[in-house]
Amino acid sequence: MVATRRQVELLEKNKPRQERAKRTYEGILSAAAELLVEVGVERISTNLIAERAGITVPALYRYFPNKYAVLNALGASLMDVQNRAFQQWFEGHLEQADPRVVLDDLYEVLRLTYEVTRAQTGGLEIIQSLRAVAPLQSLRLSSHQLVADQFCLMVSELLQRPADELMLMQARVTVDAAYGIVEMALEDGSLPHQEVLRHGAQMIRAYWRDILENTA
Amino acid sequence: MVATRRQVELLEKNKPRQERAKRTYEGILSAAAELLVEVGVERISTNLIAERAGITVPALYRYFPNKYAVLNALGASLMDVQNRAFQQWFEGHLEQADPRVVLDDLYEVLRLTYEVTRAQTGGLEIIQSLRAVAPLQSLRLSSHQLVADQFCLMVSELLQRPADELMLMQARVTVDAAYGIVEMALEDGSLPHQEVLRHGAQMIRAYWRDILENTA
DNA sequence: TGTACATCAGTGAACGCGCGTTCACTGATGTAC
DNA sequence: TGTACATCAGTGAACGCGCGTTCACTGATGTAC
Repeated sequence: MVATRRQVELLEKNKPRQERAKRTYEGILSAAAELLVEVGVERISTNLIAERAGITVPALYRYFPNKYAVLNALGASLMDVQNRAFQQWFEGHLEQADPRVVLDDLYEVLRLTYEVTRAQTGGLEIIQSLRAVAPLQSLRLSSHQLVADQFCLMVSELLQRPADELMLMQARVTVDAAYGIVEMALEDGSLPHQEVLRHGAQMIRAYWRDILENTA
Repeated sequence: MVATRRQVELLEKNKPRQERAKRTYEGILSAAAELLVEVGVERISTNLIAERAGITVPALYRYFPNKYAVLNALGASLMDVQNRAFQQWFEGHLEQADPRVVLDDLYEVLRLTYEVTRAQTGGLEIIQSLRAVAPLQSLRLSSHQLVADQFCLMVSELLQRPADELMLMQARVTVDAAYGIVEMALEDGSLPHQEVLRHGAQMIRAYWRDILENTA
């Protein structure tokens, strides 16, 4: 009678092949995103999602084995959007030679990440679900690690220094702090989000100036 | 047929008066904490909690109107523990005159907060639930705001400068960043938590040095 | 170009189960006299 | 110190409901000839 955190299948079943099926599939995802906002992770269900998407439950089961798989797809999509936002900023600075110029543009990554997350229906709620639902946690963590690795690469080239363990850790802490700041700006509606992002950027900038000075 | 985020009652009903009742009440809270770890917020239920606590469901309903109230009590207790940890560190620096000494001790607050959260059964899971479950969010946000206000007061005295809006914002961003770092250290078991906390402290320190320099 | 057919997509109905919630109740505890 | 009684604490049984999941099925789509 011991309740244990059971293994859940997150893989999708049939991929939609026909046009109609693709619409259904997308419909499921947007219905789920809406419901995440309206009822929350604790009360979302396959029944509710199917009803909102205007299909019957077995139709949903054609594509997803359970609600965790739906949330997983939603989360993967958001992580992808966020990664792409970073990628975009990142590539805009590939030619850049001066670290200080890059540091001065940190606010821009935060703003970009904030915007793309806000633009996605249920963006914040998806992130919070990835945090709170155990089977989904690795999705967010490995995404952060990925971005951190890219950031580390960028720093390594900028500073002309090898990407050692220390630098990897600094990059990871930076990335997590950055996403944390964005989340904060989205979570607390009573705070001026621009200011939050500005100060967040300032904090990260100060951190890296500190690193630059002490290793120059 | 529109599903809406309904208002939920979070207030506890009867307070336990007799000794036996207090044990039952505490039993409910620790059962809930255990289950939060084992099955997660999305699957925790009053039935499950009562079974684990070794009581019948109506006994639980004597004290809590629903599972949200249980989570709320659990969250309030953890926020309290975290606030007290900060308070303790804070009071240890009241006599301190030099801001730089305080800044050099930032790692200590992070470590302390990390430790008290880790010590609480389901500490991390409780925080994540506070984030993900809408009716509970204000608990965490107002707790952070409270700590930020205290921190701002501390800074204001240290710097002999009035606690204006800017300083309040800086304090709030600092507090959220700090809790974010602690959460990160707890979430990703693959990272060396001490290092994460060290770098987090370094980031916050750099941020405040930057502030001190630019307003001196 | 038309149509027969294979495959893909979605339905209706059914199931057992755990959920939240309430009731009238029995039993335990504490205290007034 | 004993006991009667008020109040507090917890039970057993019951309810309707939404959940996840599966089945044999009908209908839609695309394509080979």
